[in-house]
Amino acid sequence: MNEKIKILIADDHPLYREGIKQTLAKIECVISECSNGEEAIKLILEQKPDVAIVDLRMPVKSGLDVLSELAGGQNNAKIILLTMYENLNYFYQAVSFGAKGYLLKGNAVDELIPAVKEVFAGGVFVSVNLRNEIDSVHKKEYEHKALIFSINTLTEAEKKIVKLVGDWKTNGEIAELLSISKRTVENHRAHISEKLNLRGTHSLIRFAIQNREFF
Amino acid sequence: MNEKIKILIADDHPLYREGIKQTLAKIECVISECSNGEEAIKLILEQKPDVAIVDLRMPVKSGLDVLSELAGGQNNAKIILLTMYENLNYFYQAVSFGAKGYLLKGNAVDELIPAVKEVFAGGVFVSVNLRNEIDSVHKKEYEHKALIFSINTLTEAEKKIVKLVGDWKTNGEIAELLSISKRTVENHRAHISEKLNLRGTHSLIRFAIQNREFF
DNA sequence: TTAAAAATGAGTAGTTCTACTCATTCATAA
DNA sequence: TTATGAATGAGTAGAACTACTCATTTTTAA
Repeated sequence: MNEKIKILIADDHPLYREGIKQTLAKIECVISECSNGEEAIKLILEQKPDVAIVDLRMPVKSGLDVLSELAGGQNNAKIILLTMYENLNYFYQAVSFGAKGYLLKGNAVDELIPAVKEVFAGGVFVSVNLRNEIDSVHKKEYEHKALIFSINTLTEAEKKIVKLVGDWKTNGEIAELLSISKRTVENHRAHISEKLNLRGTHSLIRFAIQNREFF
Repeated sequence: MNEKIKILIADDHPLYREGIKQTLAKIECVISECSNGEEAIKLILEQKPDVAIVDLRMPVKSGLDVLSELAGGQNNAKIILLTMYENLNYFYQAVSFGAKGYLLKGNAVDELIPAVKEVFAGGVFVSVNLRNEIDSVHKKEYEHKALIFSINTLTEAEKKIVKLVGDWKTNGEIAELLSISKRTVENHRAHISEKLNLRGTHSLIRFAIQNREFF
């Protein structure tokens, strides 16, 4: 990577632009700058920078406006969005508008150069905090779906028993309440534990209490 | 009770005064009325009624104002407060100002005559709903104190074990974590259950989870 | 109508915990 | 200094639950 990267910085805060310039001083680059979204659009079309580092919150036009107005155009500037907050909605919008990078200001010092290099090389870059956030949201969604799925494999009789287990009833009490044999309750519990992939003496009670809402 | 009871009704809502009068028509009484707290004080001092039925919320001066201004005076009017809400703070204030009756409007139709008779005879009267409320609050306070007391009889080693039981650890796991014998953990659990008056296989787990905050 | 799934029940072995009793060591407070 | 409580440990019996296997009857869906 010997050629100088042409970079545009768009941020309404001069001090912040300065910080970005200082950080980028470690790589070979030509930097131009502006302080709002409208200027950013104009300069990206005129100067055709390789990479544009654009603040999400700017006067006149926001970073998302810049992305949406340039989307599908002839320019080939890779746009990196800069923002304060770990709001996934903005991130998803930015991605849908064709952003190549999404940097949290808190991570910017460490990640700015890697991000510029990555998007310049044709890749994408997302701040590690946001990646973790996305992972955890996906994980939670997956776990929730898996939970609902497992619960739906339970039959009505089995669900009844889970409910009573969650009310701290013993097998003997459940048998009495449902007018069935204690052995039948034990068998149901075994089937339930198998379906829910539970093992150990208290795991079903724990499950029943933690997922009380579904029973 | 053959003499006519002299009753003052103080309520800013004429319709409500009418309802009270209709209800009191079943007993021998002489009724006068007014529509705010200031008038009520004046009439109580002038007419010296036996019983004053005073709304808590009134313009100019409230029922509590009436009570506090007459407190310690020479009048011997027994004051019954009328109110909408089961707010115990108002009740306690009213009692401290010397109210002889505290009636909830929801209970008034049934309780008005018993209340008037009771306070006229020198007793006190509190709406049944409020009595229940007070009982339940006292019961909760008592139970809470009893709980704190039992928990404080536990030794440090025992508290540690309750915490781990609440984390769904088995005796074997607890033994390993604390580097003591499984039999010792079992003995501690036995002592704990005795102190807390618990019995049954799951009762300690249940206790530990429900009172997690104390460990 | 027939095959699969669900609900019911039991046998047997093993784990986890309770419910008693008892003993040893240690610190601390009377 | 002695005795009391706290922490540690164990014996034994039984209750509660798991972890398999198996069987019968009923319901449901193909």
